[in-house]
Amino acid sequence: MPSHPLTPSFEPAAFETKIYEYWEQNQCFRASDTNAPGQKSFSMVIPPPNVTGVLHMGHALTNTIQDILVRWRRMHGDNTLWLPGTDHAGIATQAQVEKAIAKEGKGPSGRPLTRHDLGREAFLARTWKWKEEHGSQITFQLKRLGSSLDWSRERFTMDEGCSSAVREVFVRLYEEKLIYRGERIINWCPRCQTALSDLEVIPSERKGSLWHLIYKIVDEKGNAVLNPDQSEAQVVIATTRPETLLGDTAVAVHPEDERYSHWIGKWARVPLPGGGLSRTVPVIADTYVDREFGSGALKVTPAHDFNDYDLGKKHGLAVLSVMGKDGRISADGGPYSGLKFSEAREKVLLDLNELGLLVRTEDHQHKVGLCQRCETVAEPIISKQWFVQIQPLAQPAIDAVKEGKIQFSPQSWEKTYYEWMNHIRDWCISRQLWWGHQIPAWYCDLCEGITVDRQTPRACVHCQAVGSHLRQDEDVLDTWFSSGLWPFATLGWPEKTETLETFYPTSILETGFDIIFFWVARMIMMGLHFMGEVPFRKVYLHAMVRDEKGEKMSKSKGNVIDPLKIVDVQGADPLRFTLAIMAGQGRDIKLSMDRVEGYRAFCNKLWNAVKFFHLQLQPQQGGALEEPFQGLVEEPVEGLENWIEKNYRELDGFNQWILLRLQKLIPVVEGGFQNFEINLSAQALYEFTWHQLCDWYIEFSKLSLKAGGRQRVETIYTLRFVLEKLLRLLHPLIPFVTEELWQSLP
RNA sequence: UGGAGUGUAGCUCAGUGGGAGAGCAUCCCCUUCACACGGGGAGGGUCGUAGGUUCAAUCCCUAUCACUCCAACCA
Repeated sequence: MPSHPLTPSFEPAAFETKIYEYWEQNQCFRASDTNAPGQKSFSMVIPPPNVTGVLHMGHALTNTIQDILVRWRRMHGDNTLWLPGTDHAGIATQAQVEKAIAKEGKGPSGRPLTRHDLGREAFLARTWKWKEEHGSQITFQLKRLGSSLDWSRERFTMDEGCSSAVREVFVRLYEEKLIYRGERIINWCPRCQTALSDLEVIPSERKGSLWHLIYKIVDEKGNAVLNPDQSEAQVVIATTRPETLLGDTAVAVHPEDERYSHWIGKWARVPLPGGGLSRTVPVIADTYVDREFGSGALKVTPAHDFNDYDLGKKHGLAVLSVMGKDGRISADGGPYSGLKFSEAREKVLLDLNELGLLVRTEDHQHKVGLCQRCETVAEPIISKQWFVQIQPLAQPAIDAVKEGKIQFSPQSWEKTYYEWMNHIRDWCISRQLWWGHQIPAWYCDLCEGITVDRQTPRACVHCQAVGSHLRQDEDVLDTWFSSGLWPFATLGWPEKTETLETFYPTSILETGFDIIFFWVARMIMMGLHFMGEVPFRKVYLHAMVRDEKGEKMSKSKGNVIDPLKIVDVQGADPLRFTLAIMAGQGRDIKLSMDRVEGYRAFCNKLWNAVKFFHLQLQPQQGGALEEPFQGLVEEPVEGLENWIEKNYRELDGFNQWILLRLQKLIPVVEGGFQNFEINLSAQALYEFTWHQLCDWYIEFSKLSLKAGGRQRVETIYTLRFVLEKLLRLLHPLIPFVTEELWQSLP
């Protein structure tokens, strides 16, 4: 180990890059495929950032925490693997590339270039190129942060291995009848032109109206039913989406609602002008209807509302689809066909008003689902998609947590997990995108049968038609389908590798609570199903990083703090220490630059403490250590630790004092790392370093050091021992500066 | 609607059944031989509010208020 002089003060820019190179050259982060005798393994997979992404504060936090844990275990001698990689992030990446090509020129139509102008193959080539150019960016940024990832094992969700794992899983689930293709109600983004899973739709409050419409009651022949007073019988129905009445196939009331119960079994006329649109629909009874809300009567549109879909299924109602994928009313919508949904709403209201069928309008707050990506209102429509039948996968995943095979921290998230898992709906996994894993299903143009296979099939499994009759499904899989396999796909599955044997299940998953359902739950389900074992023992969920005012960082608010700028100016260690000490659970992290600067000062303090030690070894300070002992004390030939143990009783009181404090510090720091209370470790180390070591011990030691003789020598040994221990304890938190200081020691 | 979390000094946050803390900010002093990214000192808080348990509560219990987040099928 080289020793070298130190700069006058802590200047991270002078050594951080050099230190990381040193680690890489010495393969410090390489895991071994097999454990040495008696050695334990410790493994984590990185939550793969989007391949086109840029490191933000959330990444900085999760990767700092993970790095702390993995360095800690590595220093304890475990065979540690922290596996790096990136996610292809289907829709996000595709949107970025589409944006880029739109800027580049115009297509034949005179409009900006779209992916359709390029064609699938060229567009994908283009996206791969984009990936090559941008994918390394985040890799580089993780290194700046000091992340001790085993880069020799870097993976990508669309690389050869992950892709074959995806096909393997798809085929097996299909064979087990847990993947099916079906026409069902799904969320559709008219702008992105793709299906979305429930999770990709974000409910959001909108100011809207509640329109009260008249539905006349009729008999089975369509003749008006009269009230006792000879007026025409009717029900008023309140709706927030009047345009959907084009797809109404029933009116529902509560069975015990005295206002309406006598109409059950009769019919209601959907209030629209003639032209075939004015239909009669049955009046049905269901306790689902809330008597208190609106008028207490409900129109049922199975094709365009999830609840209505369920209701329709229960009552065997027709499913009348009136909205298309282009966000417009479909062809059979009479005078409304071709209109956008919003336009159709206006026209329906106008028409009804004219007919005197709109009785009342009131303001109403309600929730609409927005596309997670583009914030367009997502529409429930009927569409043919691929689904995972999730119940059989969910139950074991629930049990695994209940039985404690996986522990969440903070534990309170387990409740939320159960809640979601218990109400889970089948997972729509097909996306109408190009960037992603194309679905390994082929359709036969002769028999229309589906062939699902790991490779391109030679023939249709149903009619044996040759390959040229087969056409692969054009859709790709939801990005989260492949990330769900991440913990075992990256370790070599479906091959039975040593790596998999050694490192699965992984030890800890560290991530944000915002992706418990997207990612964590699916990994648990997939891991249990395909590996027969949980993918990780512990799930650590960290807090959200916010700005100083406690607001969420977002580009639009302009309050984003770029972690890399902090790394450039203050250094990676101060940022890491700040995040670590603020990462207490159950509280959001409000990042303030004052704190970062404070911990930069802390690094400087540590720096100077070591510098102080160096100075003591210089001849002008009263004698170098090379020829110093002259029999004053026994030399530490068997290492400092032994020496301290042997000579502890003989030492000066203040030397004993600092050793005692150090001894008390160690379990606190270890406990913090062990129990995912890293902030406690950081706090204790800060306190010890500054106030005990620097403020008291070093100040006091100056007397002994000046005194010379035995006092001086034993103090140098003690100081060195304490510094070495301290550097090791601090290393997981602030690896760069501790490494630099460690190497400086003679 | 249900669930969770938070509320402690001006700001950001630790913390514990018996003495109320740190960093930053403020004020004063100190360029003393590791460090001015420093040292010494000062001011500043009825630990959200109201009850209860206890010899004793900021910490435990109950209620209440405020803020935040999560889940959700009220058209």
